[in-house]
Amino acid sequence: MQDSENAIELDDVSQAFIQHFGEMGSRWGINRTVGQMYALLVISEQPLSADQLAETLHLSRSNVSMGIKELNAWNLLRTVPRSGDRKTYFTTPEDVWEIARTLIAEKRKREIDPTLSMMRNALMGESAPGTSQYALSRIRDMHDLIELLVDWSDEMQTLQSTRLKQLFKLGSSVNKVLDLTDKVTRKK
Amino acid sequence: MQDSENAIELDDVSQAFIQHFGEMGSRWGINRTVGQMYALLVISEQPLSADQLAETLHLSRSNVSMGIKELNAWNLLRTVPRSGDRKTYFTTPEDVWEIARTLIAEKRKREIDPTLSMMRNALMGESAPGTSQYALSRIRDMHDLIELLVDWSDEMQTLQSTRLKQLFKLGSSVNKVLDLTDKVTRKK
DNA sequence: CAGTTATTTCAGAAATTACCGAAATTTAGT
DNA sequence: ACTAAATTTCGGTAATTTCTGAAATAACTG
Repeated sequence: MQDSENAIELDDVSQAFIQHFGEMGSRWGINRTVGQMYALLVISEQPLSADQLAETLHLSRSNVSMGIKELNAWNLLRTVPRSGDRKTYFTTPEDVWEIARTLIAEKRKREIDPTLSMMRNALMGESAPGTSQYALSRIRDMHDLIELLVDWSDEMQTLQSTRLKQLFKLGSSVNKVLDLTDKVTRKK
Repeated sequence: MQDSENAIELDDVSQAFIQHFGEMGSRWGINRTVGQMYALLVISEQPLSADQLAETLHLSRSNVSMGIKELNAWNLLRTVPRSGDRKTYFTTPEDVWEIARTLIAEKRKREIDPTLSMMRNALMGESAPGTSQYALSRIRDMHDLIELLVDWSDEMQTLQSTRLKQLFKLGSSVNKVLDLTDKVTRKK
């Protein structure tokens, strides 16, 4: 069995998990193989080499190289050196909250910030005479909403994982705090 | 000018806005034309017909039909009847918070829920003997994290737009509330 | 219900994206 | 520096997605 010298044995659950991430990949804006690669790395206790990824998932070595490049661009990998071995081995952060944080930061950079700055430009420049005031007002609405969410998300990024967990568990109980704030600061 | 009988005149800012949404479309998981269509509808004061969309954006009528179908599937459109006119006219909700809410709900349905239920399955079934315990623990971590976020998001969905705005403006001041909660409920 | 107008469906063309193998480059050990 | 192992780059093909025009269907009018 020449082929499986590097391949990892996968139980059914792991298999399903990887397969699912592959299929969802397109909806998440990553491609199938990158999704599978990351899924495998997430559930693998040991760090894996590019060869292991390729053979386990039946991908070409070059495709795996591309995938690693992509995942690295997203800051989603950790590389683990192994003494007496020239290969590089990859893992994911062990704290899933860290992964989530990274994902949010990177998604924001790619998918939100450009739009935000485009809108800012539209609003800042003294718009030429013919510019639709209605369009500008809609753009302002969108801009302000997104900016609010982004700023909030920034503040959340600074919190500890445990703190975040706490906060999210509070859920709509926070509403009560707002009630209070509301009463105290009510104008009139 | 046979062509422009339905086309809408667009100033530079509007043009740029639409163009940008087209380009970002792919990153957002929608295609260029659907992105442009929605952008145009967002900044158009009047509701627009499918023909107006097609001619303004230089798309085929059939493509616009597909796009409308898609946007409808996302619950992002309002149709406006016009007396004495058989065409249907489309707009977007005026409250951008409502749009955001819808977007979040639909993204969740398509991109999160399937994964959540896949993971739930993996965790529920008495997993076959050979199943990696490590894999299961990672899946549980991911599942719990995502479930927490989703539950929280559900609660947020029920709040009024003004309330939400308030909450997000609070930002990390909420942290102070947590400090308090922390001190009060601290287990010895 | 015959004639229009509006809308949708669908097969295939066009464009984009994903993937592979071969060649090139980099890295590390001797 | 030389060699061999590891990794990356790149041209081209395969697969997928987007978009169109033609035809079908539906909705309305007189």
